[in-house]
Amino acid sequence: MNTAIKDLNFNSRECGSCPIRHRAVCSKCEPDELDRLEEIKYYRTYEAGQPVLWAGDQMEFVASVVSGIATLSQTMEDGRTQMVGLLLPSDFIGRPGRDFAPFDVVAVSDLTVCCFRKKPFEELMGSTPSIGTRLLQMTLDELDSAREWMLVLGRKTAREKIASLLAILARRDATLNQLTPTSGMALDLPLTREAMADYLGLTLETVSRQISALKKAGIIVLEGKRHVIIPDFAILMAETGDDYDGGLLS
Amino acid sequence: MNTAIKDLNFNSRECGSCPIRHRAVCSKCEPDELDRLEEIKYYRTYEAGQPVLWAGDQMEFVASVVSGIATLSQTMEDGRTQMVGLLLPSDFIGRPGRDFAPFDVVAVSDLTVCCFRKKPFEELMGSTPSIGTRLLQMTLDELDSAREWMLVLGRKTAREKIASLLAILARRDATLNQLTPTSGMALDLPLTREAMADYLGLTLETVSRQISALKKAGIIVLEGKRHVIIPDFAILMAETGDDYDGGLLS
DNA sequence: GCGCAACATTGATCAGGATCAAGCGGGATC
DNA sequence: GATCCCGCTTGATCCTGATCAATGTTGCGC
Repeated sequence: MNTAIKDLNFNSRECGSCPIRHRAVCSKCEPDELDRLEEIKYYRTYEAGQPVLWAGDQMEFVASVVSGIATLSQTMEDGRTQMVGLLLPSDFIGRPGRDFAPFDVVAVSDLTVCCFRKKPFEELMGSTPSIGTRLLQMTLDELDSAREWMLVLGRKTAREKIASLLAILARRDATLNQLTPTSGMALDLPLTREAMADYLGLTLETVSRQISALKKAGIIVLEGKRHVIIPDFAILMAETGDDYDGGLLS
Repeated sequence: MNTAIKDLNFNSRECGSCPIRHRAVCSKCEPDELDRLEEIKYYRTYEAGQPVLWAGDQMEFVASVVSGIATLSQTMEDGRTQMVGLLLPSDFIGRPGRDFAPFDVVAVSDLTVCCFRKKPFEELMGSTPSIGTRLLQMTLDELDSAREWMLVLGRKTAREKIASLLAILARRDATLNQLTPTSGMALDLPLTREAMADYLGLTLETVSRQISALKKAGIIVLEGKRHVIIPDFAILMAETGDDYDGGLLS
């Protein structure tokens, strides 16, 4: 497994100038704690489409996504697959205290991760409360979004699912730039129709049809297959079935 | 909100004899840490059907389920609801560092919880790493099960969903008694057909039909509406669509 | 420029589960 | 004991999204 990985000797990259410094698992570390993390860290890159981990693999390391996007997913014997997480810059991969990966992790774009060998990381976590505290926060946030996603999967119609996904991607795009989503904003879909289907518990045909339907209804404007413009964010939100508060709450 | 709650003065109950002592958020505490927890804890009970928290409520406390069962769920404006968690004894309610409840919590059976006012609990957590560590573990476990549930919601058929729910309940029943699920085991469904439907993203009619179908196929035996006997656990597992390893992995 | 492959769209048909509706069974209340 | 109600079952029909299939589009290697 893990074929064709480039192990880059990027230890020269300093945490101080790291783009995810303020959001990642290390965001609460003091300078001296950061020094110790810096000693055990190393970078890895994966090309789009490459697997990072297979479910059941031994996990040698934990990591933070630095740039690019990865997916977390589960596959049944007969091939049905369900995406269970979308890993964006600053998200954490792996789990202290567990040896085997519970889900598949695949790079969907070119991906750079900041790795820590698991053992030293666990030891450092024992002596550095700020890491554990931050990881707890991040895990609780992910649990909340997983639960919100359960409503999407269990109760929403295909159209609402697509609208929900677009809204989430728009929100994330906006928060990365520290904005709230605005009408007229544009975003590039990071996922293929098939990956969207896996995320939403749909088939790729249904995804395609519903995107076409939203386009026809003027709720979104497509430029090419992947570039989406949202003329009116409130109208998109209305299609998600959620109550919309004007973007005041996250 | 929170009508008709009985605040019991159960502080005399000692942590040492607590039935969830070895699994709850306090399970890693040393005796002196336990003493400090004991000072700030109090018990509350709810009758079956009573709400514990509404989404959006201010959370004054965090708590551990001591006995009984509660559900965590989300409701859309038009009434569609999705259960996003089943809270069993030793499970944790609430979130340090957050003021408002993100989901509804409802007691489905008579329920007793061990509460800690949020502020003192957060302070104690700051000075007692064993609490934070345990909470991180528990949260990571819940995230894993939420993700497994996403596969059930997104990709499984109605029959597989029912079989999955029965298998999970059987497993939990067994682990409470520190056993592995065996053929011939019996369990009492803690949920109504409607609550099962909310958990599975189905209607109650479909739940009823699929339970009847599993009964007709001899995969389960019903005594009354709620008492289920599983003649052959492996056959039930085959109906879930998951690969079954003989119960060797959790 | 051509051919190929990956990704995407669209159409026709099918089926699983939702919806609408009626009735059952058992426990609580009077 | 009669009545009511709640949880549940079962039936008939409908509709959303899956499936099967063909075609369109884009980008890449040669």
